[in-house]
Amino acid sequence: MQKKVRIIDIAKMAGVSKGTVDRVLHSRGNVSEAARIAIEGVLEKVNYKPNIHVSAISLKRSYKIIVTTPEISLGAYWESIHNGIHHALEEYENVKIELQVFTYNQYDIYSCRHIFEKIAGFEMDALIVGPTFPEETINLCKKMDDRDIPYIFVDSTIDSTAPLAFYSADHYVCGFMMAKLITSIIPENANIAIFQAVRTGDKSANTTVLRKKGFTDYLENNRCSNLILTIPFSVTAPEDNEMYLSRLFQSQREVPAIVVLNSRGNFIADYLEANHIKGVRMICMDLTAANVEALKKGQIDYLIGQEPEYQGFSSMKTLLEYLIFKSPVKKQNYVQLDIITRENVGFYKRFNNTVY
Amino acid sequence: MQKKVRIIDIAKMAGVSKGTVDRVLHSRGNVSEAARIAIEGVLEKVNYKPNIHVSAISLKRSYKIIVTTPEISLGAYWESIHNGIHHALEEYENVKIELQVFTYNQYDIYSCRHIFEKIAGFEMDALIVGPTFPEETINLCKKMDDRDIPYIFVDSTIDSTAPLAFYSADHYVCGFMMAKLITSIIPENANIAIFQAVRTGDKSANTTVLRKKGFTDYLENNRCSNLILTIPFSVTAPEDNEMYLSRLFQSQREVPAIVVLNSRGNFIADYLEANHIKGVRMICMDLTAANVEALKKGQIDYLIGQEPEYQGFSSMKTLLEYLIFKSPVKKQNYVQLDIITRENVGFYKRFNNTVY
DNA sequence: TGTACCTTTGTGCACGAACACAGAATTATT
DNA sequence: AATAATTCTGTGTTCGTGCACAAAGGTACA
Repeated sequence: MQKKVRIIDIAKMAGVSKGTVDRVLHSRGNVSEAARIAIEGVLEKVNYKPNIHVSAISLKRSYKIIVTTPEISLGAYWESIHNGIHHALEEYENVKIELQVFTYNQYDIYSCRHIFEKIAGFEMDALIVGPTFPEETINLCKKMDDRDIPYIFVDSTIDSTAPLAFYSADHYVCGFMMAKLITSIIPENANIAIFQAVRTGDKSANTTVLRKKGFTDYLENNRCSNLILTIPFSVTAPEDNEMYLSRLFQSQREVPAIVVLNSRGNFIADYLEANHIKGVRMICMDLTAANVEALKKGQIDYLIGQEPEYQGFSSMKTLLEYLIFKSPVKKQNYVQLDIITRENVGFYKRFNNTVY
Repeated sequence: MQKKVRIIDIAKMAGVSKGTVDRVLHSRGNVSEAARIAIEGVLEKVNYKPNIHVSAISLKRSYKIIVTTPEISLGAYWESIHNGIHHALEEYENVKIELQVFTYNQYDIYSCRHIFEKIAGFEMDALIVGPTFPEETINLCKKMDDRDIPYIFVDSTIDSTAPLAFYSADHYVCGFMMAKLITSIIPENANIAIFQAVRTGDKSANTTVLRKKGFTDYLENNRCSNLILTIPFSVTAPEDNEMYLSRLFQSQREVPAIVVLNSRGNFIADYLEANHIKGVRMICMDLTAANVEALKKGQIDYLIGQEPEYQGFSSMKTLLEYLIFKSPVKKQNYVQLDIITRENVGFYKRFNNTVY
């Protein structure tokens, strides 16, 4: 273990005072060409790593960070993301961080547009975005780019933007894997119903599109000739959903398997239970409280987890280390796709009851 | 956010100096009854949390920690555990920690006995143990208990010991889940071969025993009448293994599925490839480099991961926080049992290429 | 030459816990 | 009662960084 290089050591080597080194390290300006070159020369020779503990103590300035995501429902996906974000803040409790959270209705493009336009004008040091609508997100990001404000995506990433980083599942692979898992537990060529959300003012969520593509590609690649029945799912008019489901089950077709490309599997589980429909295999996204319950009861066979706590935690941690220590940032971060059954579900609760 | 309570604040409230508060907080003695009671009274009212950054800076003493586990092979399970341990040390690079690592041959009880007896006499502040042989581990732990040295288990836990904590998979559930997964992808009542390590001087690893129990319990609970063929696996005489496998495949029985209760699935994959045996479904433990390769080639269908990096990381982190900050410790820590397929394996490499 | 202004540089303090050390208070011993 | 020994307590230093502030050096202009 080589002995640590301190700012004062660099100063001595470069023949200046620690104040000047500090100004170069933090690009604070007011440094002569000669001094800057001397210091940069030394910095290239030695491997200076600031003592993060001392930095954290000495830091006087505060940071304002804005977080915008779809609305947070209790025990659901976005709550986990926010839990992760707050968890990261706990690690930096001695740094003054002002957090502002704005949520929008992920099924209503006007809500998103309204919130994003509001945010765009605010003062901030950085932004975390849970994107849903590509166009609106691109607009917001353009404004951030102009103002040189770094932003990080969680849950998914959007093309034609320049985020500092993103934390997201590979949604295509996700759909692909769902197809493999569901077909492995149903008879060959059995019908499969796909449950998919519809939204106002836009076609479909970018995540859902990718998952569906992955799903159908798997079936094609493996020459599966299962008949795919698509059921819409409406958030704005929830009363319609029962109708969609009854139509499905009243048709003459057998429905041995249901694939839920979003996290609303518990809704279907409830319908099946209320209508005494048995023997339907089901796979669904995300370990929401309701889904976990349905999984434990055996109504859902597989849940796919995408580490929402980790996504939130890492995006905030990455951001803070970038802002405070100018740490290098890994841009593309695909998270784990956890396959969850009633057997291993109990071990997936890291952030709920303990500290990472 | 309530303002932080500092040692000096507590001192003022109790009417003493910060030095005395420090002595109480660290149980350093030399404090009068009256002062101690006054300070403890204040401590109960206020929620004092030391600033870990300042603690880390101010800490002058060093800690000696011993780690003992089975031998480390490249790209294998125990290497990941040690990676996690070192990763935790990086977070505490400013704390002086002297680490000593002792490995033993996990298939040879005499090797373990020898190492454990050696370790028992050494000076140390804490111990991390990857246990294999129950008797030997109990003996070591007894000596640690007598000397008031805290120890933490990784990989598995041993009855009749009093560890500070353990990080382990629930190996029973692990075997149970393996049974469910393998039976879901093979025909009903198909034969299943189980591949199990044998060791000198002892019956079987405690982890393997638990996994096997979970496995057979699943089959019983679900009234599966699959015929189970047990194949031994010898580490001390590896030349025998080919023979065991050829006997299996030369018998008149069909072998549609192989379950590997340890992490040596790649060995079987190689055998099958060399002998042009196809169509065998296989499930195996752990994401060793060789197993991941076999998984990607399609020779293994499922791998079960047990977060070895996290186990090592957490055990060391827990230990350090206990030693340095006297943080409370959660004793029982069952890690995730990750279900890995060729689709999601690429996302399970957190510690390999990035920092948590 | 004197004043105003800007650029550049060095010095010094704050952050809060850990611990060393000196000195005060109390108890024990002669 | 005087001294020695012990117990107890307060003060002061240390850690390395961030940043405020003051001062020095230089340039421009009346």
